[in-house]
Amino acid sequence: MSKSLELTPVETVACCSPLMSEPISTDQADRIAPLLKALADPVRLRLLSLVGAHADGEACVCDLNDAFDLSQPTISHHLKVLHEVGLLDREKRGVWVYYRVNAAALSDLSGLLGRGVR
Amino acid sequence: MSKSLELTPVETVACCSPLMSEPISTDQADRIAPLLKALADPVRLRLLSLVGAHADGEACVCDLNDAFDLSQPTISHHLKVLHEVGLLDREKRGVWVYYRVNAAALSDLSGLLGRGVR
DNA sequence: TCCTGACATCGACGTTCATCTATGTCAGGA
DNA sequence: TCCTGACATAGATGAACGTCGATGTCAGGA
Repeated sequence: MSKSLELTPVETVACCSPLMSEPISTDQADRIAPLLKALADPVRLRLLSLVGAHADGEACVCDLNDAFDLSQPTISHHLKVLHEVGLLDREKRGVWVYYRVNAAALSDLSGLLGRGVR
Repeated sequence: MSKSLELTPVETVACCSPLMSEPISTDQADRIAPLLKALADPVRLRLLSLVGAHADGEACVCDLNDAFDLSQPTISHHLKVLHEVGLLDREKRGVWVYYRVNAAALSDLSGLLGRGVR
């Protein structure tokens, strides 16, 4: 299929991935997998996207609940998962709780899969 | 915490993520999650890395089996998962089966999380 | 033609996960 | 001081997942 001499742009990007440059260790894999697992759920993907795209970069739980046909404890559970792996930061202000995307963590993940921007 | 006016390099990258630029749809989340789920396993992460970093960009199953303390059917199962979501291409030559990383798929994922290269 | 070796499929088993209802905690207002 | 509303925690349940041993398929060599 591929000419093995010329690379498409998409191949050029992917070839620079740390994941492709050399085999990762078992320890590395064990540390990375939980991050990806936290992301590997449609609800959590939308939660992260909702928080990240929200005005001021933060969102109140009350706003997030309304975006899903799921119970409040379920949303709370998913937010906790994202918070525990470090993808979401949590801050309580009065009665409300605000979540914010941890840009560094997300960027690290992206750099791992794609080009080594870091 | 953050000054909200100045961005660290890492925030600059992450802010351009398609995931952060606007809320993704339920359909998008449903399509992306299986890809991430396929990746969200230490064994499959190492498999992908082993194949991608292998000479000629492809690896025989027999090579991969030796890298793990797992049964041959288990490795075969994980390779199937990665193949089914399109992250690995499969080619049988004689008695041996060779796997190859689908650079486009991996790049798409990276672009989704990080900067919008694409 | 039969045997061996490479890889996939099958069926089973224990664990993890997503979701729910019920309940707890705690801040702010009446 | 009590009530309400926002959010978290606890416990239960069914589905999905990772792993295994046993078995199937099939190409190549003797």
